Amino acid sequence: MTPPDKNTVVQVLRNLSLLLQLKGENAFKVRAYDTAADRLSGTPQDLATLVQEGRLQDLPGIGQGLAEKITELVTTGKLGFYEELKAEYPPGLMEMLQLPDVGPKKVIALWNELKVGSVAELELACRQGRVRELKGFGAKSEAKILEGIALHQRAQGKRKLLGDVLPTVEDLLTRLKAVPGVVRVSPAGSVRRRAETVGDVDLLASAPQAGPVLEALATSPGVAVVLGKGESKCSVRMVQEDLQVDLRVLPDEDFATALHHFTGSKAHHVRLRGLGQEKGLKISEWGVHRADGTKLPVPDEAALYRLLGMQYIPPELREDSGEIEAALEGHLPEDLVSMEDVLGVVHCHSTWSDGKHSLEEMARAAHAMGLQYLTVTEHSQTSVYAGGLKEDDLKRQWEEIDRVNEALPGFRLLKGIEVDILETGALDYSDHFLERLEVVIGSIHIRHSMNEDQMTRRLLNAMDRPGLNILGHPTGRLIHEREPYPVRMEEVLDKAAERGVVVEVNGKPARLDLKTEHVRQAVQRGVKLVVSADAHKKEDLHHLLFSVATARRGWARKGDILNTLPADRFVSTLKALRTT
DNA sequence: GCCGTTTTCGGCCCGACTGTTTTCAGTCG
Repeated sequence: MTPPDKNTVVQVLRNLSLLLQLKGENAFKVRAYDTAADRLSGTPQDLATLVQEGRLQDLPGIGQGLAEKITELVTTGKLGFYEELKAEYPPGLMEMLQLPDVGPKKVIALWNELKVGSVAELELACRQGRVRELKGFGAKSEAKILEGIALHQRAQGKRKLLGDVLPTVEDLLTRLKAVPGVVRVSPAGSVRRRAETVGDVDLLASAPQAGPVLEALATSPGVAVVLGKGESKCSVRMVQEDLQVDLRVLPDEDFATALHHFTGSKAHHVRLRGLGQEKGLKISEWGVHRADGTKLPVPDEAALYRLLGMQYIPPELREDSGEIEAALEGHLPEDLVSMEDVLGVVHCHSTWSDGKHSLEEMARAAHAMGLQYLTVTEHSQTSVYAGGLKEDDLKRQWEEIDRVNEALPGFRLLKGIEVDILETGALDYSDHFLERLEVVIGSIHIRHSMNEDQMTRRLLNAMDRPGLNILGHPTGRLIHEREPYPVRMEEVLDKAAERGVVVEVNGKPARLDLKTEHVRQAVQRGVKLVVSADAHKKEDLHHLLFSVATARRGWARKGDILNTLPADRFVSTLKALRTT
């Protein structure tokens, strides 16, 4: 038996939380399971090791009870408590809980009274008008449930990619900022934390009068339906992506504490409330109060952290994965990489392979973003489907690169390649040829379905090849589309550290590969990284934003990111790092 | 179920909104 991996365990804990809700258990007990799931998925530590060494309880939020359950699950592959609970209810109830406006109480009522045990049965019962007969339900809730079912089926429960959502959010923010009287506007929630996927969007604004701001959202172009509108809140669903957007408007003096509250994460916020309590401070979305009820002024979030005697924690780090302890001790890095630090964009394609824009167009677009260089890294000859280049094609491309560089002073295209890592770990060109290039990214594009041993060996072998500078999108995942291929990332990162291979943090919204946890592991090993766009057209150059966000979430500092160096030093450092 | 310099019991966030109510329950964030 292969022991269940961390994701499976996390999922079981989340399911248990749902089942306990159905059972009508104490809400705090329910929350404890969710907290434990958060904690487990957030820790960079290996689950099997934690279990083996009996150190599960080192994670705050996991006590004796949960440690025993997790241990049982990991060591035996089954958890009796979970199996028993699951058997009490039809499996369809869990899916019903996912519907908007349908919670545990309603699900249980539907099951007990109508024997409705799945989303499909619920839809039928609504259409037959049986739901409105139940106490606490009416015609409106019946209609609302039907709407919710339709939405649920469209969205299939998928969270949206940050990259798909952010442009819509930016548009809305611009619109809200323009409303007369508005003082401050900000996204909150997972968008502000730059999580890789987003459920729905939280926006916050401060203004003396909420009405006009709420109205501005309700009447924004792209709004499909206004879900609700009160005196201080408004919820809408956008046409694009079925995205739900919630806006709250409040007086400016409450903005910072509300922003902090709604930015989360929940786990981070709960910890801070606890710290506040120790200092006799009650922290809520409405402000910071002393025990005697005095309200303390909190002009911005930095002031909030100062009140707690700790460093300011940027939103991207607020996951309760060690940032609170570090900030209390003053050890939180203050030079996390930012967009301003990045001088060149790595990993770009042009019309020479499968890109949409010419070298010159890509160069000018990057220059206009304030960047100093761009690495031209087309596909190599094996990637025929992507217009992969032969050695002779590349030599001709170098002539064009020289011409563009001459025509565009103050900017440099660097001569590179995204070379395929073949099945054995061999590269798609000779070592001799690769050495003539300034930047060599090695990536896997074919044969994804190898087992973990084979895939790990393949990557390790590739890193032994002297011509390789950068390991590209190391796990090959595509969010919602393709699982990462199985690979022992610790071994790969150890090898990168040993061999001086730089690792890519690919910024394409569906990739984000390395992902946050792996970035953190890389940084801990001293592995150098590049932030990249994986751009196939000019517009994709902005993917750098998502790469930088992922790097920040993984605690990467400016010094960890190689393309914060000017072009010459970027290239010379790439080469100098390599050990033979 | 977790946690503890108020430590093994008792607290753990609670307000806004909606719909079904006629004073409140359920859901959400």
